Amino acid sequence: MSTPDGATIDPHDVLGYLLKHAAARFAAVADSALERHRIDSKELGVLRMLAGREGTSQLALADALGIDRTTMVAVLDGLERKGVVDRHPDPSDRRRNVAELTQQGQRTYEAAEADYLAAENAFLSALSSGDRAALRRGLRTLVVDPAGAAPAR
Amino acid sequence: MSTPDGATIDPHDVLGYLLKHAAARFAAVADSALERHRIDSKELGVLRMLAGREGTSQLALADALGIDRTTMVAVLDGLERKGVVDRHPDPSDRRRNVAELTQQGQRTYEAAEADYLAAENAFLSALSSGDRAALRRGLRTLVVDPAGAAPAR
DNA sequence: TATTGTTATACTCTATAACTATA
DNA sequence: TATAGTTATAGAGTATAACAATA
Repeated sequence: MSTPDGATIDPHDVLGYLLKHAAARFAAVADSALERHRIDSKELGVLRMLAGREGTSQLALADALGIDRTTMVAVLDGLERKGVVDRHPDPSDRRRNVAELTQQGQRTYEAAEADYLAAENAFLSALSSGDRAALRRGLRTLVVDPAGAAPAR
Repeated sequence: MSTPDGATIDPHDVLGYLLKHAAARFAAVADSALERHRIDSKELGVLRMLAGREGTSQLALADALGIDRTTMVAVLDGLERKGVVDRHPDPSDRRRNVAELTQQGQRTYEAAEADYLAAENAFLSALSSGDRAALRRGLRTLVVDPAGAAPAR
């Protein structure tokens, strides 16, 4: 027997394995759906933050997306090189660099977001609509209110 | 307006963000629960594969856990150093190295698995039992049968 | 002094390529 | 020739430390 009560645990049915592999698989699906827009999931996350906003400092972007500000520098470098994001100092606090979508960036965001949402739907298509809702609700709770959890960063 | 239909998408409510952060948060919780056994989640995965089995080749272990065989070498090196795993060549095919739990490894596995399962329960405690079941069922479906998905590796 | 962006550096994780031994 | 394990190496991704500009 392998556990104290004699039960054997299926290594593919533990929460950690399921979450990790579901996340990895969806990341692959999403990145492949975004390929034709020449951006990846992380870059879409930045465009999404910028869409419908006046302009956001690099630090605010980094904090909101849960990544380091030094990482954000490289992400924005890439997006600026692609012509979808524009950076300029905040006149009211010149330490801040404000990022915003260019016109092309707005178009890229809209098209990429549509493909991303389609990829979400396709990925979830094997689930009943009830399970789909419960999955999203459950994940939202786990991420927002992680019982007994240290924050992920 | 930020999307074609004018809706704004909450960056914290997209599937990719939710899956990635739920996985990261649980990994932190699980690793912290396993600390006192001096193993991490990946190592527990190996012990779990070995528990209740006759002996498993390194390649079979690697394939089953979805990691590379070169990575498995290092993982088993660590587990052997800790005295929880034993390696010896398979007499019927001396290319194969068979891994199995030591007596201490069996004890470590049982204790660590109990703490891991407790961490799972604590992590999910904010969810209703219906949502908990739906979450697990949904994840299982997504990982086993990823609609329109390229395998994660 | 503290904050923001930046750069250089280091670290973790994992995969690829090449080698040895066995089949 | 092909397979299993090993080693050395490289790459992606990310974080830490230090610095310049600004507050």
